[in-house]
Amino acid sequence: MLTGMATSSPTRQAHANAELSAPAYVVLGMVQLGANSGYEIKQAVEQSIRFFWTISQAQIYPSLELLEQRRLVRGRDASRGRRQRRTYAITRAGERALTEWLGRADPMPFELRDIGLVKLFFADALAPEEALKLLAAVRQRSQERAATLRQIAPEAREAEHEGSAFPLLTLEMGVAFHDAMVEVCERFERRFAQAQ
Amino acid sequence: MLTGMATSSPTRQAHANAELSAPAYVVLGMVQLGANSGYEIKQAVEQSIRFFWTISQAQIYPSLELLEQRRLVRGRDASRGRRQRRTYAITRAGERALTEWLGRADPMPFELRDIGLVKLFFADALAPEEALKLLAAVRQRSQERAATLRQIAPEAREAEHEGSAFPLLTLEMGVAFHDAMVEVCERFERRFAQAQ
DNA sequence: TTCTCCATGTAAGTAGTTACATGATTGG
DNA sequence: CCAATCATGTAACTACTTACATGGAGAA
Repeated sequence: MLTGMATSSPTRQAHANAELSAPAYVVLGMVQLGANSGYEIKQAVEQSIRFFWTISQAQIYPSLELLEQRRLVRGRDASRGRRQRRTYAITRAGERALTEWLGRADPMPFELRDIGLVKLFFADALAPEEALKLLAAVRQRSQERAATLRQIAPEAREAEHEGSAFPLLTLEMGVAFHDAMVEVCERFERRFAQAQ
Repeated sequence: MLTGMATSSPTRQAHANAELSAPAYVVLGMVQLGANSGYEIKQAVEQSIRFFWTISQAQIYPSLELLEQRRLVRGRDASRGRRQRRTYAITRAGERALTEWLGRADPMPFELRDIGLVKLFFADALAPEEALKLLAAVRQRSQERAATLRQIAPEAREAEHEGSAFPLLTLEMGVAFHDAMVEVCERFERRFAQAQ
């Protein structure tokens, strides 16, 4: 399971050839998909992968700088008048680095951090009505999330016809597992109602 | 105690009545469920909620100290000979604080951070065989996770008969959504195989 | 004019981890 | 006696966020 990793103790980003961090690859990936500026990258993340990955603006700009230093993206000034702006395009080396990372079989931890489920776990401490309320709240949250995702689906389906099949996959993944959570909630809500 | 100065913004935990952090409530919850020592709390987390919440040992001991200061748990020395040990029990005030938190209708962000899905999102950049490998890896990961969870299920079902129904719910939640992810992966793997 | 969007930069702070240090007890 | 487990404490670090600062451009 856990990889032995390399010989040394490589502090991340310690030197020029150190492994890029996951957020840096995310930025690289977004540039590859056509996001030009830091601002656009932030928007692209919010519109597409925010469901399973977030990144703050404060991370994006330093990442772009690093990627440019390594020549994985090429940056150019695109200021209009006095309004500062810098656009980026992926390089050959950048494409190689991205696909190498995508193909690499390293551990992919599934990191979920959900207060909702934590609360449910402890919910035996609650009075039945209160527990039912909590259950309903968790169900609603997933219903809303699934509904939001379904709204974006047409866009993703269009993209599929233009050769981008995987964004639709990740979107359907989100829909599927929120639907699954809703089902489990409903099952328990029924059980619970009967028990009363 | 701590300065802060009444004027400024309330940094978390700045004074005695500041809101507890989520990890502190998790520790409190585990004490309520019968985990006695810091060590046992860590184990309980690993055995029960690690799929949607983790906590490091280094966080637990300071949390216990804080909870004791606030009289939400009562600590007593339980050293055996020279081996230091401190056990904790929840107080009335602690139980109230816990149920108040559980019942509170505050936002419950669903925080997922998954490199696997990120890689899939970008997978159109890969050659078809490579993309299929990635898809299979993500599928396997969920299959393994679901299998592990099913192994723990009998335990949770026993607990259910003893009045703890909710741990089973959260466990079934985990099974359900990993099963859902597996299904989506399989659907796309078939589609993909046909397209070749 | 004023609001919203475009666009970047950065200081300060929060939340959390890893890794190390210490040492007792139990079971084979 | 040796390995595994029990048990706590903490310094150093990483990763990341929030909040603030700055200002142009376009639209109403």
